[in-house]
Order: sequence, then structure tokens, then C-alpha cells
Amino acid sequence: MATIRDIAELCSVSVMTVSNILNGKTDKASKDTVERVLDAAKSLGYEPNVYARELRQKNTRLIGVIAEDINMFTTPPIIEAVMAFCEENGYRVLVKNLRMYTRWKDNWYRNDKEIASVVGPAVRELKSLKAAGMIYIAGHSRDAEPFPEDPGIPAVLIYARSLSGKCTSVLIDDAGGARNMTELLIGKGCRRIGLLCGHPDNLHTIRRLEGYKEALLAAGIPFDPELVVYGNWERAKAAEETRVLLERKADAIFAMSDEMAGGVYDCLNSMDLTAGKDISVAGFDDHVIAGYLHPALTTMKLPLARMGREDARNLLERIGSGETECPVITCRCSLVERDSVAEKK
Amino acid sequence: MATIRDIAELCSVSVMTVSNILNGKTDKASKDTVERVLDAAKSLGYEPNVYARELRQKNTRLIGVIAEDINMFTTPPIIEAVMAFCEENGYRVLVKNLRMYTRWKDNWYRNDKEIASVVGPAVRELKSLKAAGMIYIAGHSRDAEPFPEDPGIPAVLIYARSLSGKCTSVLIDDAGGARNMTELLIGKGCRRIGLLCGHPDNLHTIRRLEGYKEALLAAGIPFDPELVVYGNWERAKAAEETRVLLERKADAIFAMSDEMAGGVYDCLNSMDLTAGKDISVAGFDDHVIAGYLHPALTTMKLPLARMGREDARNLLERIGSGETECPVITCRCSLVERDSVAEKK
DNA sequence: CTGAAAGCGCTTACAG
DNA sequence: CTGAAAGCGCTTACAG
Repeated sequence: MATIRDIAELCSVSVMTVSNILNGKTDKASKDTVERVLDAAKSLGYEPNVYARELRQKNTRLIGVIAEDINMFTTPPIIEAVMAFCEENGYRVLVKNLRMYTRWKDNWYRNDKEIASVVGPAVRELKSLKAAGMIYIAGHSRDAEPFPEDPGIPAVLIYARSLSGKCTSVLIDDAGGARNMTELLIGKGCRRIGLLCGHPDNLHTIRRLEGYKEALLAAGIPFDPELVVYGNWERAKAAEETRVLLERKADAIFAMSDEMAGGVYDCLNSMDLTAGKDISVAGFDDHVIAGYLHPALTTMKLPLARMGREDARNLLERIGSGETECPVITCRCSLVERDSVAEKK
Repeated sequence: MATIRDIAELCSVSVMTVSNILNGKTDKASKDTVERVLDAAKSLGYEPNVYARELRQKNTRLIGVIAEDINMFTTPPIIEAVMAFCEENGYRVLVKNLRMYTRWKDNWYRNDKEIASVVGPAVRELKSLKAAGMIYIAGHSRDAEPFPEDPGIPAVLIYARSLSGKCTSVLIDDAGGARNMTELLIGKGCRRIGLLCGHPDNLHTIRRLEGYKEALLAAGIPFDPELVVYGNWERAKAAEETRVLLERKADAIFAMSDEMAGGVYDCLNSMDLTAGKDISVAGFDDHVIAGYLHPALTTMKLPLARMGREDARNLLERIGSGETECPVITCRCSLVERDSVAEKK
């Protein structure tokens, strides 16, 4: 590996001139020298030694990403977008995977103390690596404070809301997505839209419920609490709750996740009913399964890539500007119409 | 951040004594000193400066992972397993995502030159980071040489086969998986098993076809080339080919991927036929969609986590031992029986 | 059992 | 426009 010194010797200049030129401070040297140094660097295949540079400088070009679980279907598209943006802007990205799901199955998000015991070391490692910024990708929306001791560097939360306001938060427009889906259903003539929710205390649940109510209100349809049932984001429970909704004469079922919509289909199948024919069914997420359910599921697509990009953009901006204001950024979902919602006869 | 020097001053010893002790060379110091230094390190919250260490040492504790695309469903579980194993053994993992799919859609694996133009910089970066080892995660099986110029450090390929033998290759036992699935089908009484393949020149295709033939041979069933059709791993084409297979009186359809099995279901649905009732259908992968297809799809689960672990294990072993022999490691699939295969009446 | 010195490859004031 | 010197935090021979 060629070093700055090799270049200096080759060009008969000092290492610091080379350093200056390589760092773009070309006004400090004559055009001739600049050219000779640049040529030499190229011909020697010079690559700066990251360790030497970062040891000396206080600021690195490293962004640390902490993902609660890269096996959750929402995480890889976000990471991909974050990496793309950061790398285009000359930052390296280091991903730490907390493996929450493997560790504790579904129970992990109930236990903030255990989470802290896993997040802590990851944050410490990134700080000892002198990361210029940190991105925390939560598995789902909630109020969270992954950096209890002030991170000390710009930080962004995706999918979670920071209570302290010390991090930017990037969130899904849950209310808007649910409102739009409910409007679609109303437009098709549905009047008794059953809402199959996730856990009651979950932020996605709360916001999507708001959106549902807004749409009803705007259409002048009275809100009937009987038509709102709670599941646990899982397929099996969703199938059970579907039966309840059907007994209550729902003429459409809007599930808050595609996996739960899978449960709705299970129930319909067992009763020889068909989505989009006997009853309209809608999901949320645009998970891969949506297109393979039969009939294909109409759903709201999560703006994962956009969230990743907005997130990285905000972070790099704050790193560059020293801005300390941390906004809450909300990204819109988009409707994907397939075959499970039909005009009501 | 506390440094080695702070500890030295606090304990009134030299920095090198501290360095020795912190690196486990405790035989070079008195028990008393060891204890005092360790205590001081803990109370100061000492974290070694990675940059300083890696600058000085030739060997780092960094494993570089290059993924062709982390959005492929096979990749995250592999990365997760790799990270888990490496971190348990004190290695950091840096993931580079090549974003092949985003760049070139489905065409990327046909163009080795363009691939090289993207892989090259990633490899160079990892080498300039002095990675102790490299892992390349391909999107699918093929003969590949991601490190055309000798990597110079231990390297492992997942999902691809190295022709040069300069990398360990970790592969799926495609032949075994296909053999087992075919045996299952034969055991259920099927005699005309239609095989819905991927691209003809693809390694998965070739090996799974072998396994299929082996099972037929063992059962004394003559191989009928009419029952083998080729798709392109995609759903739509698979639906078309299913029709061909049905015309040729297949009594079961074994699709080489779950996504193609989705196409089989599309065709059956359009003809009012049901998998597991009118005809047996089997897939390969155990992709999430398998459980949401209706009836749920019987398939072969890919050993992704095991591949990741075996891979990391081999790499760390070779880093530790200096062993240069590069084995080809094959991991078995496991059968997941659901509802799409039934006893033939 | 312990330490003084050199050096990894770079950047940062400072001087000329 | 150019350079000599110091130093980032650590480890590596070498000496005592």
C-alpha cells in the first residue's frame, strides 16, 4: 500500500504538501505541484489509511446504524436507502444488528431494561469509533429513547418517536394511510368497516385508528366502537377476531397489517367466503405476502426507502451545519390496489 | 475518553505495562499490578481506541461482508448469522451492500464486467481497512470469482462457487433437497412429477434437476423429459409453464422456488383446481409467502442461518490458523410439510 | 517483573 | 507557495 510519504518522495515535496493537496486545499500549492502529486497518487494506487486519518482527526466520515433486527421485513429497505445516501455523500456506514427478535422473540419490546442492556454496548462501540452520526432503526413505532445519556453526536430515530427531542424522528404517516384506505372503502359503498387493530397501546394502532375515525367523520358515518377489535399483529389472533367482526355484520375488514389480513383470509376460507367478492378486505404494509394472498390484497405501501433517505439526509445536514434542532419527519404511504376490495353490491 | 496513558498515570506504571496487561499478557506483570491496572481501566470506563490499535497492528479484528443485495430475502438471515458468530468471537463486521438489484433489476447477474466494476471498489475499501477476512454473499448460486486479483486475506463465498479454489464456498445442498422433495412426492403415490425449473444454465436448476432424477431412478420411475419445463424464477412465467405441465398429464408439480409455486397456484386458481386436492404442489425456499399461499405450500427450507454460521466459522478458523485450504461446504435443506401435497387417490 | 524509545500514516498549528 | 516538528493512542522490539 502506497502512503502519503511515497508520493512525497516521488514528487520531491514534503508530506504535508501532499496531504494538503489530497484534501482539496489546492490553493496552498502551485498548479504544477498539484498536478504532479495527483498523478503520482493515481499511478501508485494510493488509498488513504483510514485509521491514521481518523486517529488524528476528531471528525470521522462514519455513520453508525443500529438496527433492532435486520430480519424484520421493514428493516433491509431502510438500511439500503440509508447506505445509498450516505455513500453517495462520502460517508461509510457501519451496521450493528441487535438481534432483538432472535434473543427474545416477541417479548423484547415490552422490556425496556433489557433493550438498554443491548443498546448500550452498541452505542458505546460507535462512539469509540467516533461515528459522526447515529441512526437507530426500531422494529416498530413507539416512544423510545435509545440514547438515554445524551448521544453527543447527531442522531436519528426511524420508526420511533423521541420524547426528549434530542433526536430527529422519522415516522410513517399512519393516520393518513389509514384515512386514505378507509376513504377507499367508503367510496366502494362500505358503511360498516371492521377495523382489526394491533396491540391497543401501540402507536401504529393509535394513529391508524385516528385516521379511520377521521375518514368516517368526513363521510358522515357514525363511529361504531363495536366494529373495532384488537389483535396482536399476528395471523392466528386476527382470524379469531375476524369472526367477531363478521358476527357484528361488518361489510369490510381493514386489517392494520398484511399478516393480520392473512388471518382474515384464513377465517374467510374456513367459511367459504372470498375477499373482494363476499366482503372487502384491506391490509397495511404491502408486505411481499400481499401479492400472493388470493385474491391479491389491496394494501397501503410503507414508505421505507423514503424514510431511510429522509433520515440520512437530515442526519448529514445536521452533521454539516451543526444544527441542533431535531424535527419530526413523517412520510406518506401509498395505496396499492389489488383485488380484495370491490364495489359493494 | 480515557486512554492507556491515563491508566498508566493513575497506577504509576508505564503505558506499555498497561498495554501488556490489557492485552492479556498478564505473565509479564506482578499480580498486584495486574489487578490495579484492571481496576483502573474499569473505573475510568476505558475503551481502546480502535484506530490507534489498528494503525499500529498489521492484523485487525474486522470482517468485511460484501452483499450483492440485502433486499433479497435470502441475505438478511445470512448476515445476521455471520454477525452473531463474528461478534461472539470478538470481531467487528462491516457490511457493504452492492445494491445489484436496484442498479440493474434482474439483469445484473448476466453481466460480469459491470459486477466487477462495483465489487472492485468495495474490495479495495475493505482491504484499505485491513479487514482480517472477507465474506461475499451472492444473490444466487453460480460460478463466480469476486476477487479476481488474489484477495490476499482469507475469503469466503456464500451461495456461489469459486472456480479458482482461492475462497471457501458455502453452498446449499440443492441436489439433496430436490431429491428429498421428489421422494416425498413419490411416497404419496405421484408418478408423473412435473418439474418447474429456473433458468436452464443456473446452478440451482442444474443441481435440483439432478436430485430429482436421482429420486426417480431410486424409485424405478423412468425419467420423462417432457415433464421438465423451464421458467425464469418468476411467477408469471411459472403460471404459463404450469399449463404445459398439466397438458402433459403431470400428477404433481414441483417448482424450484416458492415464488414460482405462486405462479403454479395462479394457474390452478384460474382453472378452478386446488393444490393438495386436485394435484400436489411443492416449492423450494420456505419463503414467507409459502405459509400464506392457500392451501399452504409444502416446501424445502433453505439453511440460511447455518450457511452464515458455517461460513463465519470457516473464515475465523482460517484467520486463526493460517490454513490456506479452502473447502466447499454444503448445507442441507429441511422439509417443511404443509397442505399442498396429499396422498394420491 | 518493568520501562524508554521508536514508529504506524496521517493532520495540525506554526514558521518561513 | 512550501516545510520541519509535534502528536493522535496504541504496540513492538529491545534493554535492564
